[in-house]
Amino acid sequence: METFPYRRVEQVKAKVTIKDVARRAGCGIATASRVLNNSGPASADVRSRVQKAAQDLGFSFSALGRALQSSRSMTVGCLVPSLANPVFAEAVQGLQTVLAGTGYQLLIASSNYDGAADNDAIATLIAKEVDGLIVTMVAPEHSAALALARTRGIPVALMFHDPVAGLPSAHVDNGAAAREVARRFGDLGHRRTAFLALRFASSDRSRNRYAGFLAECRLRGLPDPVLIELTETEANTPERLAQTLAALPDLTAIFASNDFLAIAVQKAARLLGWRVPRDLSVVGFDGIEIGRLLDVPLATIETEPAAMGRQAALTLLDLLQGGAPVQLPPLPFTFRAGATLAPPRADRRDDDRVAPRPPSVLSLKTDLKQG
Amino acid sequence: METFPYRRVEQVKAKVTIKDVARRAGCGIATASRVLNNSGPASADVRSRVQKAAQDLGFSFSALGRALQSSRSMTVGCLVPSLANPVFAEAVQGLQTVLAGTGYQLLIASSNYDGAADNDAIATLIAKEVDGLIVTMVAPEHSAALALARTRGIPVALMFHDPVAGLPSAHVDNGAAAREVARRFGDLGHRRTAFLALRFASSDRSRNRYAGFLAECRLRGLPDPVLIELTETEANTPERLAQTLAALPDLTAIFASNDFLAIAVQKAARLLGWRVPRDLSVVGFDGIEIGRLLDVPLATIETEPAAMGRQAALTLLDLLQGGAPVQLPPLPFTFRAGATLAPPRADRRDDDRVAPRPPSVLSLKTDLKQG
DNA sequence: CTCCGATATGGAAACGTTTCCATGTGGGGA
DNA sequence: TCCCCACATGGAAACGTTTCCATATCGGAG
Repeated sequence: METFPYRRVEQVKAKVTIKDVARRAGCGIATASRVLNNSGPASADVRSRVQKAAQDLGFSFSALGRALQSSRSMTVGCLVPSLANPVFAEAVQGLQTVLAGTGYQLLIASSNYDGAADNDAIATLIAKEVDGLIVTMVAPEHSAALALARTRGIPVALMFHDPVAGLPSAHVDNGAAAREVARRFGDLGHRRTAFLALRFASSDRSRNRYAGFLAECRLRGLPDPVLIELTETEANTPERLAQTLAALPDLTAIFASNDFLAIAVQKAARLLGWRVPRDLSVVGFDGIEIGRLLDVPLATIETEPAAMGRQAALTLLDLLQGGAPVQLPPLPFTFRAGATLAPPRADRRDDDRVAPRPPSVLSLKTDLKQG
Repeated sequence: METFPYRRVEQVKAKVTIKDVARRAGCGIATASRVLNNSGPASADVRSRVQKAAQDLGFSFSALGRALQSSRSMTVGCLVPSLANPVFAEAVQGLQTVLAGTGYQLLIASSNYDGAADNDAIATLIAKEVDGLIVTMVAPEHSAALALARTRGIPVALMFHDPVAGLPSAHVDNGAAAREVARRFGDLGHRRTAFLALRFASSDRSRNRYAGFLAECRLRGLPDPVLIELTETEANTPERLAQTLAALPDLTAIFASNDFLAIAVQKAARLLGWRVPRDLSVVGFDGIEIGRLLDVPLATIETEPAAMGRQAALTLLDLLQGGAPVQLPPLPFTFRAGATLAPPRADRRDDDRVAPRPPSVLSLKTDLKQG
């Protein structure tokens, strides 16, 4: 552990304000402001003196002072569950790209999927006087903090949520996408399916996907899909997930609520000695890039989180300019045909096959080495 | 496209300030402030009146006013190249978790790996009067904006960079990690190796990795590794990458500067009909979770970006509390033994085998379907 | 009864801007 | 020569806080 030699850096002047510039240029503050902002008349003489003074002093405006006086902070608050989830991270990056040109900056908070934390976070963002909010949270329709934003007249745009409570949202139609998956499963002859989710309770997206999936299954006279809500542990340790899968009735196809889960399922299946898609079909959701590069490319619903971010940013920008709230149509999704989806094995098409005895899960760790 | 019915929401009062609270409570502003902050004496009577008034009015402090008067914005500026890169996204999430408890908020900017944009971004953050900066950028040692921060007395912590210019950095020892890879390659008998990078010019991390890799190769009397800088296109389209690889001298092992590239290499190898690791060994860098779940688990240098974020946040927090800058030791990395690394094929151990004719790249697209 | 100290309270300055308004200067037209 | 107007300039208020300081009130001790 190395300590840097202590040196008070040549701190020219902690703060140089417009007052300093004015003094040095020998003019009034108002004049300096006008010159620096090009917002009013000034003689060529004083103009150049002010410019020079600002230059010499290394002056730059304090956004704080400006914000206070204009009551516009040029800051947009953003709340997402977690940046560790690349879907949200990409969305935020999408916001960033749109906002970059506009002078707005992003104040970011994350709730870690916690329905209390996200309300607090929004309250804090509001206290920081953000000009607008872009939010993905647990329950936007019941959020007190979001109601406060409305009271305060702060524009809000949602991301990922199906539109709710009159708040415009940049989203994909989760239900429709899920129905599409059910259709594919059905067309291939799958009957016994499952829906896999992590944090079902705190994700309306997951719930909407399940709802769509279920609805379409029923429409086709298929048995209701099994809803499996995983714990964090199950999701993160393939061995645990393998146990869970092994204990299930004779599934032939699994719809995972996101691609990570889908890939984890593949891993678990491998541990069980099942082959994907021969013994089990898997479809994911989101369409992360990696899925495409896999040895067995993942079949999935492909969405574009960055586009979602961009749309949310544009929507908010419009609101900030006084536009009326407009709900744009959902962003498109596409079904990406991978190699993890195939018809069920002939001996499983009928609904009454005997569950195969999976090889002992515990003896399978070596499998890790050869994949 | 649906337009919401126009309704001016019941906007109780655009802004309720402490002045309003004071008026309603029938006391002075100073008193209200003291009560609300518990920062001074007040009679029980007035105390309760103020509390009630604040409650009724739905008062909350404006962080702006506070920041202006105390010249502490309770905001930390953060610059990363892009949140679309999960390594940075996780690091930011790491910052977030540490900062969450402290009252500091994160103001985020991203440069898209652009060495001019990142300077501008920092300048903007400084203008917003951030109390501190956490930065990953193209050239921190030459950044004018970073120099400005120093002038202004704004504490700075780096992430990912090897420490430079007296700025403490939360990082892993890229050189050491790369040497470790060279050692592994060497021990297994590889001689002809390559280092694969994207944006070599703008990433000191990549350069440090290459330097370490090269140094260790020379130390062991191995031929210099080929440095291959990919274009975005090559990195993103496996077919193009396959062409590039096919054109190379008879490599037996590739060290990719990050796991995405490593996975892309595997894909490209598959397209060429090469088997990993039989025909080509691949080692990545970063240790992203997915690598572990792959069919052929990726050998890689495992790092923990979130830990990097946490360390950077703690370092900055210490600086913010007046601590002297301290460079902590680099964070640990581990070599993750995957299944993509093996000895070269016997017929390739000698250094003068004939380059095999790769099958036509163009005819290989169908491969996508079966992986 | 007087005086002192402790406690309670509010006015006002300061933080860094922008902008309204008033003042001052100059030139051109009558 | 005189006026008026356009232009240049600076003072001051306002934005929402906190905090210093002065004032007011009260109880108790002498």
